[in-house]
Order: sequence, then structure tokens, then C-alpha cells
Amino acid sequence: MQTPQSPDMRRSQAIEDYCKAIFTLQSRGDGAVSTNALAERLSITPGSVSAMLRKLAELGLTEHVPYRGVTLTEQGRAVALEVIRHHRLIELFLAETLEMPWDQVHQEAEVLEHVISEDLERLIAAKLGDPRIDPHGDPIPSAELEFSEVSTQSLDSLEAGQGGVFVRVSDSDPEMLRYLSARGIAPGDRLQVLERQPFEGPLLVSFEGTDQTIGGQLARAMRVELTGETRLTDETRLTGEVRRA
Amino acid sequence: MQTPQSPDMRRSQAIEDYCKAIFTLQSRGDGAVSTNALAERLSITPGSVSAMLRKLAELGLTEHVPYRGVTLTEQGRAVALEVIRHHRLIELFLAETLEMPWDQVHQEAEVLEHVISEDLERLIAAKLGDPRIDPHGDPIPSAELEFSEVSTQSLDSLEAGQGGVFVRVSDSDPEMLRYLSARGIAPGDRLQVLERQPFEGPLLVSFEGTDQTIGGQLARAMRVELTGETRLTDETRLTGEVRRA
DNA sequence: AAAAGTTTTTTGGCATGCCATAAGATATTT
DNA sequence: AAATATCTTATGGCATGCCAAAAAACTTTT
Repeated sequence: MQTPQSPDMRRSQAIEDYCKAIFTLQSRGDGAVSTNALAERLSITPGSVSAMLRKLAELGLTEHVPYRGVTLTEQGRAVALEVIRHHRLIELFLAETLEMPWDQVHQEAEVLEHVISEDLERLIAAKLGDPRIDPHGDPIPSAELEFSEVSTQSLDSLEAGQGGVFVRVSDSDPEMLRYLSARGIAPGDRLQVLERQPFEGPLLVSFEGTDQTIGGQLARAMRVELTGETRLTDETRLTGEVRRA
Repeated sequence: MQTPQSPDMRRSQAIEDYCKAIFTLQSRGDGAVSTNALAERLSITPGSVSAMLRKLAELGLTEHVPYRGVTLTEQGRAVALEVIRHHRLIELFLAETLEMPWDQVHQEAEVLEHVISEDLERLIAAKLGDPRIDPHGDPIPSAELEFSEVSTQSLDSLEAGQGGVFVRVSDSDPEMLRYLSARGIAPGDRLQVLERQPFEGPLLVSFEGTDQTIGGQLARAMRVELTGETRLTDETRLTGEVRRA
């Protein structure tokens, strides 16, 4: 009576998740994505990934050189961008229209992104005024899947003296979101690293108005768009003296 | 690392669909639901249904007497009602908040009903003001899964002279919804059957203000809550003369 | 009521999607 | 080249569906 599972089986949820994960990993470390990295990201075993990569390649979504890693084709990139667009539109929609707490929208979007129709996507985008940025500060691909990639780096990678705009935090950790929110930190805030403690210690960071000590996973998850300016003198850097914006 | 498919496998989409279908069929024809009826409803083969019913029984969602049909347990009924609540809340939400066309919401809800969280359900319900009726005129189970079943019958089953309120139409057929909508007919309208043509012919039905000729599948899909009043005289019934409300 | 036919249900074999484990293959580092 | 890290290749399992054939139950005929 009707085709079994999905009408278009080139697009299961698992496949979309793989494309998304490859895309994200690809834009961090450049070049091909390793099987292991992918496995870790998706919380499955490398063996499973390996099998799936064969399928993705057959479908024309990726190019996979054995033992060398995988990259997305144009087609695969389109799949990834569409899912990411869905994800971020949904996050914003849930937060704005339904007032869902900021730290909860990701989890919900993770499922919904695979399930909404193109029509619903359009309606949501229209309702929100075709936004380009989601509540975590991530850019939202346009309907035509254009994507303005802003090159960011983790807060943890900054040197003392470097500053920029805190654009987003990995959206997958509600704990972090809650924590940052409670500390009054939000995407869009300008920041500057005042001091780095040695031995992988925390950073002293000046946000608009307040100074905060941030380290560990948090510093690694927070993404910063560099502005390049150095505003600290050698002296202040050495003493750790604080400079207000 | 993690349980394979669904975190709570007592609740896959397929399982929810079975419960919903059994519930619906059970409230139409009373008593147990036959394997075949279920198979037809779900557009799968009886063989597949048979296998699945064993699993449902193991999970405590149904009681299945071989060759005698299946009924829902309390637990199964709860699953069905929850999914139905999701479905109808989503339909209403899409129609009201996102202005999705009336004839499209069902299809979208059919998928979303299985994936929204309890939290999202609450937010949607709150946004809509905890409604009790969905856009098709179907009642929405409460958060506590109380369900006010209104006994309805198909328009086709009415005799000339009988009247009532058109409460809903099977929501699964967008064509019908479009058609009715174009004809200016909507759930909530009062109606009265003026005349039945013999040989399974169409009915002449008076809606608020206008008279319509309705037959075939349409008359069978439209559900009416009887009011019991007979407003036509013998004479008008015979002549088919129209009486306005 | 027994026999025969029809319908409904179950059984058994098979396919697909996706993941796991274990063992072997290849790269990289030392 | 040996050790280590990384990747692939079986192989197996689970969920869900299909089809075809066997079995059970109802119906009709005799």
C-alpha cells in the first residue's frame, strides 16, 4: 500500500545526525574528520561509524578515504545546513514564542529538527522574522542554505590581552548555560582576557562591567570572535590589574 | 555506552501508533479490535500486527485473546490518550499560533505527537489556555488524561428530520477538509438533514444559513452530535421543503 | 451435525536500518 | 621494527516491516 519506512530513505535521522556532526567537526579542526572523532561525538562505537560511512558515501553525501577520514560533499553539506537551520530556528522559536528556558531548548530541538516539514520550517522562520542568529549566538543558515561562518575560537585558546565578542557556547550542555546565565553572561557580550593562570589554570576575563574567573571545560566550550585589539599594557598584564570597559 | 534505539523502548513510535489506533477503533465499534481492522487502519499487513500485538501484551499495554481481538489495558489507554492529547494540542497550536492551514495540521501533528516532551506539551497547552477542543472539533484529553467522549454518529447515518451539531470530520483527509472549508462548513455548525435520496444517494442538509448536498465518503466521514429534536413536519419532509434556522 | 468453503489469525522465513563487540588491518610514533 | 593508536571488517542483535503458507475460527452447504 505504501513505501515501508521513510519515503526518502536517503534521509533517516541517523544520516542527518552524521552529516551534522561531520559538518561541525569539519569547521572546527580543518580537513577531514576522523572516524574516532565522529564516534565520540555521536556516542557510538567507531565500528558502527565505519559501517555508516560506507553508506553515506554510497548516497553521495560524503567522500571517505579509508583510514584518512571523511568530508562532506556539496550534497552532504546541504543536508547538514538544513538540519542546522531547523535546529536553530526551533531553539529560537521555543525560547521566544513558548518561553521555554534557554537551557532546555537544545534537547528539544535535537529531536524536532529531524521531523518538521519544509512548510513548518517556513512558518516558524516567518513568525520569527527570518532571524540570522539563534539564542546561543549561533548563526542560522538562510532558507537557501547560505551560511555565514564566523571564525571563532574557544575562550580557552586566548592569550592574556586578547579580546573579542563572546558569540556562543556549545549548546549541548544545559548545565553550562544555566551557570553562565546565573553569572550574567550571555552571547553578544564583549570580553577581554586579563590573565591566564599557568598550569592549565583558569582565566581572568573582563566582561562588560564585571570580571569573572573562568576555566576548565567552560573555557573550552565558550566560543569567541576575536577583535584582535590588545588593550592591556605589559604592566597590567603582569600584575593582573583590572581594566574596566 | 548507551541503550540502542530509544531510551525507553516501551514507547517507540510504532507502539504509540498501535495504542492510538486500538483506542480509536475501540471507541467506534465497541468491544475488542480485530487484527485485520488494525492492520487496515495502520496500512500494514495482519501478519505484522499479529507479531506486534504479542509485544504489546508483554509490555502490559494490551490484552490479546488470540482470534478474539485486542483491548487496551489501563496503561495502554493512558498511552493512547497521551498521544491523542499531544496530537490535538499540536494541531491547534499549529493552526492558531503559526496559522498553518487547517487541512495541513494533521499530517504535521502525526509525527510531532511522538516526539514532544512533557515540558513542551505543558508549554503549548498553557499558551493555548488549556483548550478542550481541537480545530477539527475533537475533544482534547486533559493533562490528567480525562477524556470526555461525546457520542457521535456519522452524518450518513442520520434520517431525514434529524439534526445536531457537526462536531468533527475525520482529520486524516486533507481533501475533505479543504472541500468543506471551501463550502463554508466548519465544526460547531448546527445542521439538520432535510432529505435523504434513496439508493444510497446524497443527503440534503441544512447548515446555518445554507443548504448543502452531501453524500458518499463525505457523509460517512462527518461526525454529528445528535440533538434529538425533530423540526420538520411530515409535509416538509415529504416535499423536501427547506426550513431556515 | 458433518463437510466444505471462507475469512481471520498466526507462524516462519526474510529484509532493512542501525548499533555493538571482537578481531584483524593499517598508520603513526618511538 | 615494535608499540601504539586508529580504522575496518566480520558477526550478531534488536526493532520493525514484508510475504507466503499453515492453522484456527467462523459460515454455509449438504
